[in-house]
Amino acid sequence: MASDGRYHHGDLRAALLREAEAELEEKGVEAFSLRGVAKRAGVSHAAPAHHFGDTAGLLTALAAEGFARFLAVKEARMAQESEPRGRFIAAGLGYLDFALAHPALFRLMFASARLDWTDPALCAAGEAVFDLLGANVLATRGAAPDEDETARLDLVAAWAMVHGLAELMIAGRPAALMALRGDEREAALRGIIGRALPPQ
Amino acid sequence: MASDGRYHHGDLRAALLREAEAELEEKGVEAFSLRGVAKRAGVSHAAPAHHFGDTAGLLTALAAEGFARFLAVKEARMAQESEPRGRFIAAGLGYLDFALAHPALFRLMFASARLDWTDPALCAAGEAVFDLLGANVLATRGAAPDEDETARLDLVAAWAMVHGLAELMIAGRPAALMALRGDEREAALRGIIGRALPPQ
DNA sequence: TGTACATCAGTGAACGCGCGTTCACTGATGTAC
DNA sequence: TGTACATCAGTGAACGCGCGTTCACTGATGTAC
Repeated sequence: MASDGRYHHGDLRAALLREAEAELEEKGVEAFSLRGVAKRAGVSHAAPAHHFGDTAGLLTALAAEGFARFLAVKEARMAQESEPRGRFIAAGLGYLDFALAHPALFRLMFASARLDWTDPALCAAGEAVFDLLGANVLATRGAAPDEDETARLDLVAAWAMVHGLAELMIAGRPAALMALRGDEREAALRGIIGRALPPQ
Repeated sequence: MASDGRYHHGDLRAALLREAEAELEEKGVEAFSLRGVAKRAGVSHAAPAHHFGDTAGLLTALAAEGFARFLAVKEARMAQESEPRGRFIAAGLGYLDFALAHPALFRLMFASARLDWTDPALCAAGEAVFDLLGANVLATRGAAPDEDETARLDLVAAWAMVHGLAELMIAGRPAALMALRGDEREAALRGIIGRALPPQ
């Protein structure tokens, strides 16, 4: 019986995804459990199987949804800028916004062995993110062709820089950067992310 | 009874650390268990408690040892170079060597909630690593003072770049980079790490 | 050199717990006629 | 409009498992005299 007294939940699938994220952020991937998610959703612990099969299925669906939201956050930030360089930095700031707002989900997406990468939805969602990244870097260079080795290394360097910043900040490092708030922090981040681009 | 027939093990503490690392790399932090480690060491499952207290204690000791080895790998690479820039890049290559050789240990050290950071040994080992990093970056700038804001951002940028590269490569990304082998890969990595430094 | 004794390191049985999975079930929903 | 029936979604009891922790124990080691 659903918590509101109805037998059928209505939209249990969406509710499970919502509660799975809460469980993930609260307990970490290490302690994530299907039973915990069912309990949060006020549903019997066997119910999730109808929608996601098993734990990997639920986490995979959650990660796919996470990539879509990740992309949306980056695009929202980018929409406020028009120049390639500004858009690139905005995308990086969006990357960090998302990682810091949803650290456990971020790590699930990028560093978990519990995802099923053969899942087409997850694959597609992930690739959309990587495509945007590449497009941004190429835009800052003025449409350099794919086979341009320098542009390829630029791309990797830029991605690594922003990704590493996200990982370190989730871990509370470096302390000096984490001590900054609001505008001061954003200014520092802009300065750091800008270093991933060729000089203007 | 130890596996060789003796009742006392001799150096169970070291053996447990060794087997803990094997367990960690094989199962991942998520599935790491004290009983699994004891079994690998051929010892009863209550034995580890005598040396490490609980799981967190064992993982914390393992991470502290990991930081020491991490530092050693970086220093070994750096010893082959004399110029600040070359030494910086060597340190970055050592960072990646270690991360790719011991991915699960690396993630335990930098991204696990299961460590006890109040442990003095772990704290000291971690700080030694961060100190080396800072010294390297400052050296490439010719002993810039600590309060130099630009040098501080350089430091964060360089660390984030190398750290992000390590995280991404552990996850098998980017595919184009992971497809390179040996010298080709090292050349690409040198090119990427060099971007974290101010132009020569 | 030998004995007595304290301390230490590891044993193995027992405990309670939360987990994922299975399964027969039942209430709700939707469709065919 | 009403009835019959198939399908779907969620239940709850049961299972076996591996986990961390506890505890009385015992074999090994080292030290005092």
